[in-house]
Amino acid sequence: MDMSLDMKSSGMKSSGMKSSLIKSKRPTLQDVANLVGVTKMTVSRYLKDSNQVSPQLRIKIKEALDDLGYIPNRAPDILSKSKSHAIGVLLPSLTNHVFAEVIRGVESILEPAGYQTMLAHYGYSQEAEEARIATLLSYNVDGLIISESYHTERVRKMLSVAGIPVIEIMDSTSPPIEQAIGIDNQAAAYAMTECMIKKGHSKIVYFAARMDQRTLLRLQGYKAAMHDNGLTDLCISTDSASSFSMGEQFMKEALEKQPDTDGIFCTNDDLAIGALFACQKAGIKVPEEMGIAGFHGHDIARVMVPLLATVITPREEIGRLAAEHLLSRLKGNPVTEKVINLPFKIEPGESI
Amino acid sequence: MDMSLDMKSSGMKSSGMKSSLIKSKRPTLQDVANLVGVTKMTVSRYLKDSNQVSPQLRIKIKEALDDLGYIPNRAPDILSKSKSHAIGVLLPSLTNHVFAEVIRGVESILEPAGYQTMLAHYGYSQEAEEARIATLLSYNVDGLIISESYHTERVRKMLSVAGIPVIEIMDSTSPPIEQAIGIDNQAAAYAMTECMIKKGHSKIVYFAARMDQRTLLRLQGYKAAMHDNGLTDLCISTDSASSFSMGEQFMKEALEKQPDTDGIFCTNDDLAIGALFACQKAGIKVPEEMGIAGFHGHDIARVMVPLLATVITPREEIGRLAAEHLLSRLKGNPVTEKVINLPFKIEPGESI
DNA sequence: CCATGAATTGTTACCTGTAACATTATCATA
DNA sequence: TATGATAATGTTACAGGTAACAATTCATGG
Repeated sequence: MDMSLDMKSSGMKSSGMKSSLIKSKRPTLQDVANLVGVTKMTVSRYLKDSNQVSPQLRIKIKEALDDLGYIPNRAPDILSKSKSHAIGVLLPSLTNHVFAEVIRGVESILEPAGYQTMLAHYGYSQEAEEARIATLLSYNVDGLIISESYHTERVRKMLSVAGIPVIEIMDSTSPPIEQAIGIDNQAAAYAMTECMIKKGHSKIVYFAARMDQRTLLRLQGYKAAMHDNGLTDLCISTDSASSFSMGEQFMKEALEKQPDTDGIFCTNDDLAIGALFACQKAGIKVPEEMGIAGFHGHDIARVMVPLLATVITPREEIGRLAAEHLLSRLKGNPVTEKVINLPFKIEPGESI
Repeated sequence: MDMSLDMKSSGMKSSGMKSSLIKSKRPTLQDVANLVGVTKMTVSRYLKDSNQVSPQLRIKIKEALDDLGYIPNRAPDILSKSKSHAIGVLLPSLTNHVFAEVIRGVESILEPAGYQTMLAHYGYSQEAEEARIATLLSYNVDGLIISESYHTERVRKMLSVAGIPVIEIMDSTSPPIEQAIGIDNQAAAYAMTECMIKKGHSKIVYFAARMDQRTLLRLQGYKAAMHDNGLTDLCISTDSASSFSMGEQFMKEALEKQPDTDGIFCTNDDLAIGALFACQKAGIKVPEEMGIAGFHGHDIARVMVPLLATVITPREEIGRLAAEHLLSRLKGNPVTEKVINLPFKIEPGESI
């Protein structure tokens, strides 16, 4: 039996040196095959469908695999088929718990389907978004889930050239590259503002942080509702990230700028909760003297005293749906709905 | 000029068909080279260090790259060098915001260093952990950050065979595979329990969810402190995940089982916040009639009324340090400290 | 006892970028 | 002009698993 060709890999492992001292390379199929005395093709067949291999060999191959601790290697497959079984997920931020829930939704679908998630974030910078997308594509991801709706020309070109399915998530109002899944942020903010007005609030201030596209859309919705009801809008904002303490700070600012403020609508629950606690500390009664509403439906909003008014958004479902539609497209199905507009829910709670 | 060999890839793209109709393969270096009229090696040199290529070619190559929208491909490199520039991060859960902060810390180091994060989670199941680790290794990750301290024999074998640096995070008390970074959960729980006792609470109940290893360690610390002070311990727990509403529910349960309960120590802030709001709803004064403490130092704990007593843990720093030490090891540096024990901080707040 | 076909195993080529080595072009100096 | 050095470009081989095709084995029926 001529094994000269087969001995290329695996070095001279059998020469009796203590393996713990050798920086031994991770075993390949060839190493397993050498141990059994067959070609790597036979071992490959065993791994894909053991029925293709004779019963005697099955036992020996299994032993060899366990013995060497063989770990499958996707690299050759990725190279030859350009299929990685990995999905790139690109989000603006990991700080925001909203995106953590999106990831959870995505993973709940991808993981059972045997797909690996490659996570990246770009801190709301378009330059960084370009770089992250290039990186994800360099790993030959089979599909991409991205957020935001504005993309540079270079990003669009890369996505087009890559030829993989892309799904944009979070907002449903901009024309998608291929397919978008999200909510109508502007309509949601309009609805909540109207709800606050109906409850009797009129000097409502908008709290915004991280002026990304979705926040701007919500701001527009708020302004439209105020205007349609003959009220004056006022926005307090920052470019940095939102936080509970930012909400506290904004509350003070609002009362300075407009002492008769009787309502606060926040671009997310973090700010709203901070504002609410600031009122409690200052002895301002919520909702009698100050109505406070948030956005997204943070878990805590459903247990706190008073219950926070908020717009309940289907973050996790957005993630799930994005993953499901991506998998469907990977199976070759065409895009059925270019835009999937999910419903939001106005939860008045006890704070407005 | 004989180009017969060079025309293998790229098909017959130049034959005037509308490229938008062709399911065109993503361009390779060969395609770029064909367009310029050089070999792919020259283009490869340009990409790595454009000085290695003549000035005239530089211009033409740049044009061709832009024109075709070439995207680098890591697959060949991963195959031939077994280096992916990707780091696997394996966490028990993505639901828990504590882990979201760990991820943030990890990414804050890995991303600027040019490493890609491959995220996976295993829902506290050892079987799933095995599968996830095998998957991450199949992508040839250059290093791994994992949590938990107990691992199956198969996991240990895989990690050993893979020969890549591995860092375990979250707890610092178990002997690590190679290196561990975390806090002493047991000592932290002991300290907080003692603090509650000193504040005058004695019938303290422990709320636990998701009985993972860290929760069990904290429970031990609580029990030890109670015992050392001659007090009786009582634990209310569930195997499912913690949540704010779970904390509310536990509060009712505690008062049924032990009506004179005057303190609650929770394995995390979610439960504590839920318990606190339950007290507010029931008219139980905190901390006068009921002391409540949490664990981790959720952002909200620092703004709520009353301020929540909690153990402030350096989640993000754990992530950062893990990534930094991993990068250091990838540069060839040896493990300097097998265990890095980070300090926690007892924050009494206003709720005990 | 050989032909037939199914079952089993082997062989070759391929995917793409780059290290290592080889070749050709360019230029200054003897 | 020849020569050697340097710059620029080309050629070959390789990483590891698998598709596609080839070869071998073996049992069964004619």
